[in-house]
Amino acid sequence: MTAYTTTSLKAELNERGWRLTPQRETILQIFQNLPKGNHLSAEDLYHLLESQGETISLSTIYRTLKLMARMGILRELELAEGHKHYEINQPSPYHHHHLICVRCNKTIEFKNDSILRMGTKTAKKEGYHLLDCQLIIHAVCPACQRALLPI
Amino acid sequence: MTAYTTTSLKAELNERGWRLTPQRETILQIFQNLPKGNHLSAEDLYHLLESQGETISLSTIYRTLKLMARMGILRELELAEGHKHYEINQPSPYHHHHLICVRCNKTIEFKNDSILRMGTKTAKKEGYHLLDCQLIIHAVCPACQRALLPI
DNA sequence: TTTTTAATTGTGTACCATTATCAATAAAGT
DNA sequence: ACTTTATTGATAATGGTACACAATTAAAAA
Ligand SMILES: [Mn+2]
Ligand SMILES: [Mn+2]
Ligand SMILES: [Zn+2]
Ligand SMILES: [Zn+2]
Repeated sequence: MTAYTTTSLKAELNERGWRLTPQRETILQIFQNLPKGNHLSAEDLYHLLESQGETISLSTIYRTLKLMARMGILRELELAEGHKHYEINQPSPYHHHHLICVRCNKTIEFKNDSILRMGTKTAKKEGYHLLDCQLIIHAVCPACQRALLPI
Repeated sequence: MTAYTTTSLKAELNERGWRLTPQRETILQIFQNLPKGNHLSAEDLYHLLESQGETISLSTIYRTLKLMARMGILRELELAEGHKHYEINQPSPYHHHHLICVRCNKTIEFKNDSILRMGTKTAKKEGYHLLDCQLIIHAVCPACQRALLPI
C-alpha cells in the first residue's frame, strides 16, 4: 500500500523474476490518474484504453488486474454487478470504504482510518501479510426504499 | 439482522406479497443450524440437501440465496474462489469479519463490534437501510509467504 | 552489443457460475 | 372450494474469466 512509480514497479517485478512490460506500465498509469471515486472493470479499462488509441488485449488486462491485485497495487472490489471493479490501493489519507445499494448498485465512498488500523492489527496478529482492507456495507439506498417491492 | 423463525420469515414474505414455500423454509433452517465458521456455496447447499434426502433444484437455490441476501437474512461472501458463499446474518455477539489469504483462500473469522457500530452509523447517516456490514481483509497467510513466488 | 532464456502477449477457445425462459405447480387470500 | 399469481423445476442461454499455444520481447548473460 505504497505509491508506485514505474521504477518501483519494475524493481518489485524483477525481484520476483517477472518483467515490466509497456502494458503493465500503461495500466498502472491509468489507475494512478483515475479520478477519485472511479472504479474500472476489465471491460471498462479495455474501452478506456481503446478510446486513447492504445490497445491491450482483454486477456492481458485480466491477467494484469489479477496480478496487481495480488501484489497489493490494486484493490479488487465486488460492487454487486456480477463483475469485479478495480481501483488503486492507497494508504491512509486516501484509503476509504464502500457503502453499496444492493438494488441499484449506487455506491458511496467513506473514510474511516480506525478500520484500517484494526484490519492491520488483525492481519499482523495472525501473521498475515496485508494486501487490502475494505469494509463493505450492503444496504438499500433512500431512492430504492421508496420504490418498494422489487426484491 | 434479527433471528428469523419460520413464522417471522412467512410474515415478512407475505408483507411484500411473497410466499413462504417448503424450499425457503428448508434453506433457512439449513443456515440456522450450520456450525459456526461454515460457508456454503450454491453447489454446497445443493449437495448438502441431496445428502439429507431432500432435493431443491439449483435454480431455486440460486434464487433463494439471492432473495435472502437481499432481505438481510443471509450474508453474501466473496471468499476469492470465483463463486459466492453464504452464511446466516446475525447481530452483535455472533457478528464477525473475514481475513482471507488470496493465494490459498484460507479464511479466518474475527470479531470486532466497533466495526459494525461504525458501519451502522455510516449507513444511517446516508439514509441507507443496512443489510450487511463486513470487513474483508485480503492478505497472504504465513504458509503462502514461505512458499514464495507463485503469484 | 549480441545472444540466450523464459516471461509475456494476443488470438482463439473453453469453462462454468449464474440467470433467463416457460409450462406446471401450489401458496394465500377470498 | 375457487381464483390469482408467485414459485418451482427443467432446460437453455449468458457472460465474465481462465486456458492453450505460438509469436514476442524483456532481462540477464556473454
Ligand atoms: Mn473506491
Ligand atoms: Mn463467516
Ligand atoms: Zn438503490
Ligand atoms: Zn495462504
